Amino acid sequence: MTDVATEKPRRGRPPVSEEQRQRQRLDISRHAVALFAERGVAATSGEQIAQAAGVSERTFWRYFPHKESCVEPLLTKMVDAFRAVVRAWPRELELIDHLREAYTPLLDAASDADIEAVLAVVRLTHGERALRAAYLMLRERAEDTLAEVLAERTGLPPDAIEVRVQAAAMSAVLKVATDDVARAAAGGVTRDTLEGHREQIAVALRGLSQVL
Amino acid sequence: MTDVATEKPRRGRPPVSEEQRQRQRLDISRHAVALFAERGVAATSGEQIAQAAGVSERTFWRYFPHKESCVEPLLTKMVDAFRAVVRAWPRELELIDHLREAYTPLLDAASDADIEAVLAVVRLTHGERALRAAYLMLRERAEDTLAEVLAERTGLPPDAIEVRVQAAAMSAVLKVATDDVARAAAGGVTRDTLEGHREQIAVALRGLSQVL
DNA sequence: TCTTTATTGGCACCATCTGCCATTAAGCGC
DNA sequence: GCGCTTAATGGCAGATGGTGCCAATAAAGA
Repeated sequence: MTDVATEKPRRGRPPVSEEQRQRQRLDISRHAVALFAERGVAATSGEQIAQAAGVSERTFWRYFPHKESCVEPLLTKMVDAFRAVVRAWPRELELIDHLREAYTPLLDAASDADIEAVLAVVRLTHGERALRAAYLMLRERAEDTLAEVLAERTGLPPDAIEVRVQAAAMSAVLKVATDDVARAAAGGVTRDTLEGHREQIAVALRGLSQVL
Repeated sequence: MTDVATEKPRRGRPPVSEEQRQRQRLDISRHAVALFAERGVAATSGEQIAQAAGVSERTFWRYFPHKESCVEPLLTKMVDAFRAVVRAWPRELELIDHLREAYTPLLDAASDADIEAVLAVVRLTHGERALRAAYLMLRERAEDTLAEVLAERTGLPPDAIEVRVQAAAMSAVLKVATDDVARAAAGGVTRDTLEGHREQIAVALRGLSQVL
């Protein structure tokens, strides 16, 4: 039955691939962030972003429902790196040890310019209300992934309160550590800065267990 | 020298007291939330809120810089209750025990109608992007208070990473528990619902210590 | 009452975002 | 190449969000 639905005669212009679309979004994102950093979010109009990215304002608004969401494609690079490593967390390892082994915060699959841009955005989220909001919403979406992983690990349902709390706590750890590394990288990123990030997370995780 | 500054000749109409201003904000907040719940945030214009609250649109925008921030005065009632109880956390007690003794989630100083309204807002924050963002921002502000308390307790500076992580984690606990109680109270709040909230937090806190 | 200062309301204005429609681009069969 | 079909784009009008500016009013003290 689903076969029938899958069997599509496919006529006319095909829709662009999802990757293509993401690439386009990322491209616009880069231009937007550059402008945000240069003169602030409020002082950057959608029209200007569109012009910088070489599309019409109308299609710009089609790619991004709100101006602030321009930062998403870049910011997810950060969060996704963490998501991926958590997904690969082997059952027999402590989280700290796993992170030390496997977490390379952004180093994979991101150009140096993008790394700088991501950290710049994180810095911008302090002071720019709208960006902070977008940042927090994005983190919350990522929390669900963490919850899934934790649920599978503990055997509890993903909406169990213990699972969600742990996911939220881990997300908080990443948030604090990320804010720190972004601040530390204010004057240029070095490989050491990112290595330090991993260490920060370890420290933060240890701090977590002392809550009582 | 500060005396000179303090010594004010006081002429002309005096500014309204801060409490007065807060009361006004809260009043508008109630109207706004009623409209949000009834027909959604997007379908409620600033003009309508202003009209419902009996002020001009212009002064409405003076009280609330963004439409979403209308929910703040009500939502802070929830967060503030937690802040207050954490501030009063005696050194010799475990947090869980202190909460069991001293946390009465909203029951003090809030009318039944307001309690309903607060929980309604929390429910609205799922599904209403803008409200969720406002909610998360508000929580983050409250995190600073938690950090202060924890800093004093541990003797660490309030911006130490361990302190901020613990504050963020506690904030996460409250968030998850609050979302739960709001869902549970969907069909009317009872005293038991709120008592249950306290128990939820205890469970969540215990879940937190198992993060590894 | 007159003076002084704080709040309010009215109005003009730019920015954000949406709906609608014409235009263009990209595939496919011929 | 030419049509045919569908997807993406751009342009334009319009509602809403939100701000700056100024006049009007309200609340004090002299």
